Amino acid sequence: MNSNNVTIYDVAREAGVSMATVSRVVNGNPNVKPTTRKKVQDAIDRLGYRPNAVARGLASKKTTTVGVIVPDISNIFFADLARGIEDVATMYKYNIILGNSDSSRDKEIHLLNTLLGKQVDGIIFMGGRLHEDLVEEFKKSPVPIVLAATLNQGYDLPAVNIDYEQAAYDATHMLISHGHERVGFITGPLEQQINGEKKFAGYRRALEDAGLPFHENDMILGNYTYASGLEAMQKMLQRDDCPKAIFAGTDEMALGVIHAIQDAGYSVPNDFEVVGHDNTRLATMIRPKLTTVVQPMYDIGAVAMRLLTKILNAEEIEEKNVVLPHRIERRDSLRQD
Amino acid sequence: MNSNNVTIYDVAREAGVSMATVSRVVNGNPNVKPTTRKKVQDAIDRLGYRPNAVARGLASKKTTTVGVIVPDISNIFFADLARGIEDVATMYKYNIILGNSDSSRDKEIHLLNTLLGKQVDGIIFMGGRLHEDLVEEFKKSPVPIVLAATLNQGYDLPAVNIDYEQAAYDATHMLISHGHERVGFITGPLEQQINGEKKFAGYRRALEDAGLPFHENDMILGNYTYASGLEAMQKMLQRDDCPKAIFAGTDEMALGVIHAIQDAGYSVPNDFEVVGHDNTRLATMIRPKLTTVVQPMYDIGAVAMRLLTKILNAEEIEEKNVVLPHRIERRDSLRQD
DNA sequence: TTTCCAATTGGAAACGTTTTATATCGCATG
DNA sequence: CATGCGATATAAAACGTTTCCAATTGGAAA
Repeated sequence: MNSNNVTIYDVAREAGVSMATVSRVVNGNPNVKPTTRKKVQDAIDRLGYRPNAVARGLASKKTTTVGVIVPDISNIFFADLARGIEDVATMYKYNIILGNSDSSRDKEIHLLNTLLGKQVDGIIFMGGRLHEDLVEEFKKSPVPIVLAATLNQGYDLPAVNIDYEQAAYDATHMLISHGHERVGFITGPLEQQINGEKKFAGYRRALEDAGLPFHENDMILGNYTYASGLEAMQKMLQRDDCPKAIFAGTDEMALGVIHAIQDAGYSVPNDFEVVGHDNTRLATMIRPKLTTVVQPMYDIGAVAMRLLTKILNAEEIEEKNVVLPHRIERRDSLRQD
Repeated sequence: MNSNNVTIYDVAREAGVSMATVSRVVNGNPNVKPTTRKKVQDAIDRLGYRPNAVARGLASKKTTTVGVIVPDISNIFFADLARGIEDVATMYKYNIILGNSDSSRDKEIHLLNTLLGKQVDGIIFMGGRLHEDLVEEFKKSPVPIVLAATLNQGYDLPAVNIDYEQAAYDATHMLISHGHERVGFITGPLEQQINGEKKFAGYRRALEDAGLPFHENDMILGNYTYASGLEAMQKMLQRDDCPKAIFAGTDEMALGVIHAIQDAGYSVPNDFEVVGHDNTRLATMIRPKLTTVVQPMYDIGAVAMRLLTKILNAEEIEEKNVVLPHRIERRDSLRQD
């Protein structure tokens, strides 16, 4: 743990040039004679000089660091997203400061301010819902903010998502097309626009298009976890008119649903058919393997980060509200056609 | 996106004091008269002043930021660990710069240098194996480095782990005590000390203690993934003398093992018994629920970060090589006694 | 009053870069 | 041989804090 304190000035002295020249060499500025460059480079190697990014940040007003606000990194869904973000960030020489918000408004705002204090060059935000106060803070931000897997709720914020309404429609429709007249819908809290407006709307539209009525109690809300999916399905199974087809809002909930069904002695897909949402790695880690809506988390993260770099470089941006394609991956939780 | 550029100097002028005084107020230094403090605080609020952490970092040589090097954040195991780290970091007012190494030596070294360039106050490292070159770099680090879920391989590095040898012993022993004379061992690459030395040693010791011979081909190595666990078990099932008890090096592999067994038409736990390792959330997301060694990932992360803060604060440290307790969580992949 | 000491406050020098404006060098051109 | 210009290099001023040290203030004690 020696203290590494060789500065640009030491290098300059060692190489017999000014610090400005060293700075140019370090930053790959072309206005340096090759012989000088070599001389400086040698001095750098000899001294083991490593530029101080903090000083650089102060002087240049750029930190090549972006903030990432995520509800919970231990959630496989956000972990995948984060990986996509980090990979692209690395590609563009940025680092990531990661913070968990637990979807709490206060933590989100606090985190945002901490990140801004640290002078990040931009921020990627994930969260179930955009609280009004948060949006106010966003508006005051001196750096760009991009939403990932988070709807912008009509605010003028760049965002990367899939078409959740259509995805839910497709999933429900697929179930209906298998002859089901009732389709259960087990998902997360309705306050979150993705559920409350998008998925719910898609679900209802599919029912309507098929001429089927919407039954209030065919829908059960949980909190995205395996346990809540299990519990919701157990509850539903107690009813005589229990739907034999279930669309679950996340894969994790879908696993819970399948196990509840199996625990009750029924078979998937023979007695019940199930479709999930997200296509996390869980989808293939269950028997029967889960048919699910493919939401490309990694890609959403990657595209969000790429979008942020474009904004930071003032590149031309064709569309600030990106909608990535989705599809349904057919596996064994659905009967063959 | 207004440019927020009110500095400590602006606040000083507004409050009619010197910047030194503002600095004291901002940092909670007690040597400020209450009336002055209030005057300054008002000015801060009025101007919406937010201290520039980069400038602060330059002047104080502390960034309240720690680096976290992880093989792959999208791996549920490391995601949990990271969450533990971040929670404790937040508690102590630190932020986390997170980087994925994919366990590549080059990426690890590159990441380390980037982090040191950014002047992090400390680093938490996770990785399957400590490459010699990396350790060289560690030694040169001007800031402390703590290993999490990573053995220090005899180097003098603070680390937080469980006793992997004993855990593997316990798991194997439990299987043997159920009457099995052969126990399959399906785990990750042996180059990683945790597998190659610790778990392997525990497995063998349990066999020896029971007077059972070690069969080379009862051990199959994969890469920690579900798919590799599945594949390994499929291979094992083709043998006439296939062990009827399996100890899997990770839960994810254990799920693969169980599914391979079930796919072949056998039952767990009636025909085969399986014990996993880690107790990730996956363990309860399978039928039968997985009996597994509890490795407290979150805690390891939390303790590692706490250890780092102790080192940073020069607090008394009783033991730099922390070994957290483990236990086996009995679930349904094992028959009742 | 004076005197002194503790409590406050202020001034200014770091901290290690980038960047701008300025100088110098080398050499082709007239 | 002087001129001019592009290519390089230098000097010094930011950047926004913290922090050391000196200065000032306000009372309590003398």
